[in-house]
Amino acid sequence: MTNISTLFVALADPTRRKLFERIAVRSMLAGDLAKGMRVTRPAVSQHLKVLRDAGLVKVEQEGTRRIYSVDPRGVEAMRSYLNRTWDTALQAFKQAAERKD
Amino acid sequence: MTNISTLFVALADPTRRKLFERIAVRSMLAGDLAKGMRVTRPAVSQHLKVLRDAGLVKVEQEGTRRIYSVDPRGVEAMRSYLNRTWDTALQAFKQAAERKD
DNA sequence: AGCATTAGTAAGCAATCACTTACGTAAGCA
DNA sequence: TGCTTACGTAAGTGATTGCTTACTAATGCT
Repeated sequence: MTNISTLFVALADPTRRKLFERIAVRSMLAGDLAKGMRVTRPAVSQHLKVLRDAGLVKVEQEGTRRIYSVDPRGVEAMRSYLNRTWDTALQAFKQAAERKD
Repeated sequence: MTNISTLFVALADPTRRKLFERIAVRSMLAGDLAKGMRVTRPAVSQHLKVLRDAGLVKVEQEGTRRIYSVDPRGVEAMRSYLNRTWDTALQAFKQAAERKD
């Protein structure tokens, strides 16, 4: 899925955003991701599921390890939504400013 | 405020996103905004407060009416955060792809 | 085979959220 | 001055969320 709501919900949580930012720098194992966090490993696992379902990250299994990396599909979906909305938003803002002259 | 968490949280709710999208098209009165929604007027009022606190919209009072319009500060804050993150994300994605060759 | 490692799932719980109805407040208007 | 319009705030409630501990599943290692 690349539903807009799920994307925003996924990134609304600070822990999840932190996880995504770290994965964005480079691919990481689930366990290593958990180590840098204040919450327990299961909590991280649940957060990663939300990010996966949103289409922001993807997993690749390698033995017992799971390598998390950025999924460009979700990133692209969000970018396109925002570009559209930002565009009309800033356009409306300009028109409102002009109306004041 | 233009805190990143508040920005994402504000847009994570579908009702709030709808409100923001409508305001993005053109400035609107609080009452008119409520008319297009399925929830009650007080609910809309509460949502508008969240959008205001996030810095995504701003109000201008005119008698008893309140005109809501886009606040470019919040929009800009979110855009800059995303540009940074998307950049590193897609960069990491490219590097991962190259590593596979 | 048996134990350790890696990671997801289940169950339960306190905190937060989005919603409703009821109320408060300030400006228009007769 | 009293009634109406426009809107925010308060209080209460069911649903959802993020967290924890306990458990399960699958692979690695000796």
